[in-house]
Amino acid sequence: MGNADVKRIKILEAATRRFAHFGMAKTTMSEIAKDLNFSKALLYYYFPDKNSLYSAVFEYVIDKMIEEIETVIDKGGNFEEIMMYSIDMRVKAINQYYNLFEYTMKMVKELPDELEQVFKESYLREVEIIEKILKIGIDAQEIQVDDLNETARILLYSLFGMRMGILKDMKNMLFPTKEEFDHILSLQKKMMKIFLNGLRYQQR
Amino acid sequence: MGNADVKRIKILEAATRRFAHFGMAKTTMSEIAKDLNFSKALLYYYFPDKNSLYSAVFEYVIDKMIEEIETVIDKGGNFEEIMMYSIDMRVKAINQYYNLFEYTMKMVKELPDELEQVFKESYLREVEIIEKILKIGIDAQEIQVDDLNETARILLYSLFGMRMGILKDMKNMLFPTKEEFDHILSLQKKMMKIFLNGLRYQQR
DNA sequence: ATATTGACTTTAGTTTTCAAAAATTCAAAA
DNA sequence: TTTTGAATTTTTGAAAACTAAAGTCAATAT
Repeated sequence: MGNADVKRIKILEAATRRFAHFGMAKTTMSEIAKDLNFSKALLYYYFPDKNSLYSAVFEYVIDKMIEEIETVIDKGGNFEEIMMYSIDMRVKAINQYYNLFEYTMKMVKELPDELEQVFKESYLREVEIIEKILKIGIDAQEIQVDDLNETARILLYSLFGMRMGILKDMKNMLFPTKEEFDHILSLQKKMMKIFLNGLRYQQR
Repeated sequence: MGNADVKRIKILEAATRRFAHFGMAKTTMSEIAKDLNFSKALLYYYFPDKNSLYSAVFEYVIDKMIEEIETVIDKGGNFEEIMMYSIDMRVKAINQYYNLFEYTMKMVKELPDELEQVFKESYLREVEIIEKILKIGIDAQEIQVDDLNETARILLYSLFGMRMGILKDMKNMLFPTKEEFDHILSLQKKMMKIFLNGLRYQQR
């Protein structure tokens, strides 16, 4: 790995820390530069603008998450376990990098096209990975699904609903506590159990 | 019904039309008054303030919706049919009075306590009615549920997720089209089918 | 006494301005 | 080719000025 790449990654990591903690709006390029003792202009040498940097961080985090899930998939095992594990990963990531997901949480309009694009892609990747896990259950003849893509989307939207539903209930929408995350996770798992049960082969 | 009540209802109806069309923010008390050829001060004779009027309208609409669903419940029949019918009603109401639900849709913080209160109550009533329908399935030994309230909430959150998930996909979040509503309804029904299937008795 | 109003006051929301902060560029140096 | 300090442009946010809408009330009509 060349020296250039090393710096690029250092920037990515410092940016990740800042963005995850304070979000896009409350992080400045100067701060990231200062964290690294780089000049601000150097950041612009590696990343054309702040949006690109943010996008890169976002993708980086999603990549890591997807990778972790892929590992579990490759390890094999019961598809329901894999699915449960995958939502553990999702919630863990969202918890850990909470403010990176602020735009996904709140319903913000008028995002820069570039970010819009990145979010859409990450959504598609999430759908894909759910499809992949469902596919395992289908191949094992444990579940039956007629429209794989649609089913995956319904599942993802439902998980999303647990998040929103709970966060809406409380004042403190700014930063959910550990307990709130646990509650979301718990509801998501219960929902998932019922949902997968509803797809089981025998009962059609 | 006294003359006073008649005027109160006239105000409620005019306000419903305005709020449903333009939402709370883009409706003024003067406009409602003008629609009726009443003076603005008269509105304040019947309703202490704008929030109260809005709340009254909101409750009025929810009441009507719940009533419709109750009618279907009382008519009896298969619990799954009733459930499907109830989401038809929900989507129909949201479609018809869309801007009345703007606060329920968007994730607005800092609402006046009074509205907060009314929304919370309407949420509780929605949960209640879902519980009631599930109960029919339980009593008919078609489904098995261990925590009725939690299950109802999970179901409601999931339905909510369909709405959000789809609306997020498109630019035009301001006012969904007929097609978009139909799509939401379709996904909600598919989701519901799988979910209820997942609760069926035999497979535990 | 109850219902109704026009005119008035208060409040909330919008627009404007402007300085500070942050993003972005660039010519020069390492 | 990488790095920077300084310059430039853009964005943001607070304060002031303004406007529209909410809300009040004393007087009037029924």
